[in-house]
Amino acid sequence: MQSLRGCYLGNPSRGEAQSNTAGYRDEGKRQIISTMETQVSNGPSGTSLPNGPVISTNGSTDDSKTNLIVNYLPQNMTQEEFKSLFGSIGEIESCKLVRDKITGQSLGYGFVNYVDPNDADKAINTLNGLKLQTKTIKVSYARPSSASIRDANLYVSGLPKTMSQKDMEQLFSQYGRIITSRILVDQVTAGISRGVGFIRFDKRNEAEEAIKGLNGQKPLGAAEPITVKFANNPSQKTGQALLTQLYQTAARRYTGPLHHQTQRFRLDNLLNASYGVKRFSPITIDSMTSLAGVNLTGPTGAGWCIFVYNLSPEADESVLWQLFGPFGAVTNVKVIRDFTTNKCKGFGFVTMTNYDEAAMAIASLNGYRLGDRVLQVSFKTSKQHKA
DNA sequence: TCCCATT
Repeated sequence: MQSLRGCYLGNPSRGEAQSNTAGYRDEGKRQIISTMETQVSNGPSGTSLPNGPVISTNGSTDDSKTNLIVNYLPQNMTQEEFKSLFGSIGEIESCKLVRDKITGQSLGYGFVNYVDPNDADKAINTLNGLKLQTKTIKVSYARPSSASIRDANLYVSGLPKTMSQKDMEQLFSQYGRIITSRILVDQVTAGISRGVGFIRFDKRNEAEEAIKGLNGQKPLGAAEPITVKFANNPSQKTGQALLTQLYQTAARRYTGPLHHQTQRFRLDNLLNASYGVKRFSPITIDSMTSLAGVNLTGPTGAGWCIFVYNLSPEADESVLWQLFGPFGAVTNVKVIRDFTTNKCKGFGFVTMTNYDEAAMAIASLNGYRLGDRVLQVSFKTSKQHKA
């Protein structure tokens, strides 16, 4: 096991941008320190079989003894690394690193379903608590998936600074089963509570009851009332948040030595555009997008046609809208699909009205990593001119 | 005034 950990931690293939991808959410001086978790008995229930999937009476497979959820994965861990780490325990039936549907960024958690329940147990015993980068991963049995366990996370503010995580749990536990809790602490003052925290209940209705019962209430002896509300849902990002994320990812690609003047141009233009500080001429854009020798289809009434390559078979129009929309006026998107399978053939087209916005989108999204794919984005070239 | 827990 030690060799496994060493192997993963020292894996040179992940050297790329480690310092930058440690997690932009951890930026700034404040950070979570209090990571103590309530280890709830997420554990499987029902009849135990020595091997293989358990088949319940209704015919569906019961994976409660084989399926694990893994939390607090480092932001930069890939699906392959995830599989490799958990595959070292035993044969995996399936596994999935959960990623943002639009940006492909890891959401920091994933699922591993083993063939053998014994391996699931072994994975919990050997990998739970493993430190990877700045994270301490949590490995536990996954609860059966259902709508009732979603959006059960609460954001609590106005907590007395003296209130500990345990105190907070005690306060909330009357409303239901707590899955996780944490109190945010200020790092610069060596872990003083910031008076805000999170409580995740097993069920959304438990969280609702806790809001009813505790929002606006003063905890025993506290001077101020606390605020209890549903936490922001990280998977439902606003357009602005998506933009910010895109810029941060784009900026990451330019943080190396800037021997190329063109890279500096691109980043500057990117940042200026995001705040509407200035417009720039097509000449500047042309000089930075290395389009030498290529004919563009031009603004033939409809606008500027952009070729997007290396989309996944599952890609749909909404992905293109959401990727390109933040950069300006998009009039049309199209995913090219296979006639029989109806799956995306790996490319699509986007039409944008304004040249500078199209060029900005290309400069930002070309080379952008969408999940495990790297997009190629360029102005559509005229076929007639080829060869 | 916000940590990546449900595929």
